[in-house]
Amino acid sequence: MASSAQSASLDTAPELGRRELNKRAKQARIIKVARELFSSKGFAATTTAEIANAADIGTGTLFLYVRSKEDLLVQVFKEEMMGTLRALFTAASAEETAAAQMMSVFEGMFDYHSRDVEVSKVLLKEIHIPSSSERVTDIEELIDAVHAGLVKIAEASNAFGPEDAELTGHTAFAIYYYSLVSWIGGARQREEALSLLRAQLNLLLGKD
Amino acid sequence: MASSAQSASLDTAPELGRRELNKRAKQARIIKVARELFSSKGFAATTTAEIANAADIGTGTLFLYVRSKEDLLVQVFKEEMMGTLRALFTAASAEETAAAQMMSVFEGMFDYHSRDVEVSKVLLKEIHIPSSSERVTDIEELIDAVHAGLVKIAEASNAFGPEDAELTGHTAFAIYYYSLVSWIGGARQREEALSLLRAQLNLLLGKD
DNA sequence: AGTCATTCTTGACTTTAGTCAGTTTACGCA
DNA sequence: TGCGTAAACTGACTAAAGTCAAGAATGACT
Repeated sequence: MASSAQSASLDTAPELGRRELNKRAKQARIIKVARELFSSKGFAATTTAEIANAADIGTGTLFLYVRSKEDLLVQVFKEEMMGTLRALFTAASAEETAAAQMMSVFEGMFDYHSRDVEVSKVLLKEIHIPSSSERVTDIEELIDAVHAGLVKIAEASNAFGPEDAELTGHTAFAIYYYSLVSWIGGARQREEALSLLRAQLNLLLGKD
Repeated sequence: MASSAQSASLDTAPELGRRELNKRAKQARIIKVARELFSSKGFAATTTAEIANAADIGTGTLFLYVRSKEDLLVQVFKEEMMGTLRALFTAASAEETAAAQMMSVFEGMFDYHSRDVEVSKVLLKEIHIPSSSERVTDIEELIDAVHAGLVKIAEASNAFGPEDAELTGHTAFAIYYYSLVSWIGGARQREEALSLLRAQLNLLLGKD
């Protein structure tokens, strides 16, 4: 919070001493190393001690940067998910109907989660009901990204007033969310979940 | 599975030796004791050792009856939730519109979960994405109970064909589920979540 | 350069869920 | 009643997440 001019940098000049520099480097190393380990060995099989070791920090230090192992998982995959989401919404605008646009995003996210179902299980549990209230902000960002995109699609379809577009976006999100969870949770096969999702979406949006 | 006449009981005569009897008694004790401890001390603060101790069994024995602590939680609350659900659906039939019927069930479930939010957090995480595939059946039963009830309400409202009633029931469930989670997960206040749920439901069912 | 306060780091430690090799108990049968 | 077998039980043990009191690094001020 404190700030006094010291060495005016270019444009991003939030004054960085050795301390801050080290912290950032550590944070980055943790995320990098954790992603690698989670991907190669799986979430459960990776111990926090291993991560700390690979990141060249003490086992206790890890928990200064991370509330819990699950929290770390969210930090690791949040950026990637946001990026995927943005790309999918951009690509989706090529589709004709609102339903098709939404479905193309949803299918894209299903593909994303196919990459590593074990990780997504934990990730969804944590996104759902965060253990550490600290991560709530990150998670809201993610959810808002999806939600805002859906509302925009609903609005653009001109089938709804602005009020109803908002609600329809919400509903589409809820449908998607439950489909995703029922697949990842093992209650339904991937294709089953997707075709149910498609049917519900068509019902919701009218199958113009 | 095996069965040879031994001591023909009244009507429920699935042949029960000392072994089976003991097992059942233990199972019952575990559930009873666990519910008491979870309710009085909270889920996290109750150790499995305490539960085993209070149930008069060894710490290892507990895990012959239960896959994990979370699994135990589901076993403990499943019956209670099923009962609540049945009662709520019965009571709901007094309401006029389909939307009102559904809302009265949903509000009832919100009330149920208000009782102990910490427990519901863990419970929902587990219901969502079960850690032990063993519990999947129990969980399906729960979800089916809600789902079937909703479909029946949708059908009775005569606003849909049987196909659409099914889908509408699904959608109503998804909306409910996401509302519940966003409240329990801390993203929304209870009343906020409920009024959003109400609005979405009215949009879905038409606000006759 | 020296001193001090603050912030960051550390790994030994605690706590707890869950496992497993060895033991006890119930049961069918002679 | 005694015996062999299978099922059920047990608690000492393991593994791993997360804590914390003690110590090191950093920077501010003189």
